[in-house]
Amino acid sequence: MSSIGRIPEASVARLPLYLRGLDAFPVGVTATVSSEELATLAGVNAAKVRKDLSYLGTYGTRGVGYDADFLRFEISRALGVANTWPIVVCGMGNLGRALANHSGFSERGFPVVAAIDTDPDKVGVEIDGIPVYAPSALASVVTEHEIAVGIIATPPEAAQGAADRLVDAGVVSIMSFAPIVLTVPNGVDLRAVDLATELQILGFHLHRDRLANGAHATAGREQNLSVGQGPV
Amino acid sequence: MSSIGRIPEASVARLPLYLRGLDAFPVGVTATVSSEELATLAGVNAAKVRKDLSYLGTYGTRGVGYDADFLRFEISRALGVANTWPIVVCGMGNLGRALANHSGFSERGFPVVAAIDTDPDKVGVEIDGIPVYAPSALASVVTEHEIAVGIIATPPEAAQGAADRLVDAGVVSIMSFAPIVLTVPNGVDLRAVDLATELQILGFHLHRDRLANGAHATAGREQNLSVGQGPV
DNA sequence: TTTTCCTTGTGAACGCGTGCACAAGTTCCG
DNA sequence: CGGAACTTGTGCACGCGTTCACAAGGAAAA
Repeated sequence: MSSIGRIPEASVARLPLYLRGLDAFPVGVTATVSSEELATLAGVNAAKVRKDLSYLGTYGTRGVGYDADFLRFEISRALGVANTWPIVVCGMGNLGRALANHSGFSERGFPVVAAIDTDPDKVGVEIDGIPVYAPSALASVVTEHEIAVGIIATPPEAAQGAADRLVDAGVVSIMSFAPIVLTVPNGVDLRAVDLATELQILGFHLHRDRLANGAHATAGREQNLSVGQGPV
Repeated sequence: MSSIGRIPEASVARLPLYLRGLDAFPVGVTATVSSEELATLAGVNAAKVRKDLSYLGTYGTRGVGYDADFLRFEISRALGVANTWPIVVCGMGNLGRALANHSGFSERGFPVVAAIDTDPDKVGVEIDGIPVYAPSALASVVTEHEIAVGIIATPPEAAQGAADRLVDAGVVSIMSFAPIVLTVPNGVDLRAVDLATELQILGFHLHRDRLANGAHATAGREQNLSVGQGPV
C-alpha cells in the first residue's frame, strides 16, 4: 500500500477537479494525458497539476505523460471514491428536494438514501423515490444505512438542531447550506456553502467596477474561478 | 468619500459573513460589538475581523468596540449592498427552480427577475412567480431589467452555451453550478460551485480517517469551515 | 488630573501555496 | 548509437494570508 504523506488541503480540493477532467477519457482504454491537457480540463495550470499529483505518488512517465485510466484509478483511490457514501438530506424544502434529486451526487458515489423533514405531510411518503422520515427516526436511519455524510438544507433556525442530531446519530461529515455559523464537536467535518454570500462576493466586484469605470465593465478582473474553501 | 485601498480577496470573501453576523443586532439601534463577538458570530477569529475591517477604514473605537449599526452600514456600502442586482437563472430544472425560489437571494439584494429554459412547455409561463423565457429572449430580458448577474443551473452540456449567451447579452458576473470548466472573456467574473466536488472533499477526509483509525472517527480534523473560493 | 482598564489598529514574523525553471528520464528519429 | 524533442518531478523563491503581540487611544473611576 502506498503510504501517502500529508497532502495539502489546497491540493485535496483540486483532486476532484482532475477526476472530473478525466471524464473526457473513456474508462478501460489506454490513453495518455499530459499535465498541460489535464490542466486545461480542470481549469488550473500545469505546474499545479504536476505538483498535486506528485503528492499522491509518481504516476507519470517523463517525456510521455500520465496514463489517463491509471491516473483516474489512483486519484479515485486517494479520494476514497471506491467507497460509496450514502447520504441523508435534512430539510426537504425547495433546495433539499433539488439536492436529493441531484444526479451528480449518486454519479459520484454519494447516493441520497433518506431525507428528514418536520412536516407531517411529508413524513412517511417518498419524494422522488427518496423516503422521508421524521427527525426522531434519524438515528435509526443512519445506523441502518451506515450513513456518514449529512446535508443540511433546513431553514436557518433549524440548522443547528439538525447538525446536533446528525452528530448524535453518528454522522461525521456535514455539508450545510444554512446561512449561519454551525458549531460541531471536534472530529466532525463541516463544510458550509452560503449561496447568498457567494453572490455578495460577485456583487462586490460588480460594485467596484461600476465605481471605477463609468458604467461599462471593460477593465477586467480574473476570468476563471474554481470551487474551494479554506479551513478556519 | 472614503477611498478604500486594495482589499485582499480573502477579506472580501469574509465581509458578507460579518454582515450576516450583524443580523443579530437590530437595525437602527445603537449597540456595541467587539471584534471578539463579531468573530464568534461570523465563525472566524478576532484578529482577522480587525484586520479585515481595517481595510475598509477606521470604524471602531479603541477600548470600546464597533457600533453595530454603523458597521453594518459601512460593510454594506463596501459590498455595494445598497444596490439591488437583479439576476437571471438559466435552466429551470430541479436546482434552477430551487435557486429561483431561494428567499436568501432577494433578501440580500439579488432578486431573481427572470429565468431561461429550452423546454417549450416551460417557456412563456411563470414558475413560482418568475417568468420563463426562451434562450433567444435572453438579450432583451437582460437589457430590459438591467441584469448584471446570471446563474447557470443547466445540464453540463448546455452550460458553456448559456455562459456565452449571458456574456453576449451583457452579463458580467456569473455563478455556475455546472460541473465543468467554463471559459469566459476577460472582465467577466465567474464563480463556480460544484456540489459533487464539495462532497468528494468531505469524502477524502472520511476515507483518510477510516484508514487511520479502525472504524470510528474520533481522531479529528478541524471543526468549522466557512465558504470561500480562491482565484485561479 | 491621574490611573486603570479595555479594545482597536497594525507592524512584523511565520507558514502555506503558487509558479518558475531546470535536471532527470523517456521516446523517436536519423 | 547519438542526438533531438518532449514531459515529468521538484528545489527554490516569491507573495499572500494569517496570527501574534503590542503600541496607541479612549472611557471611566479614583
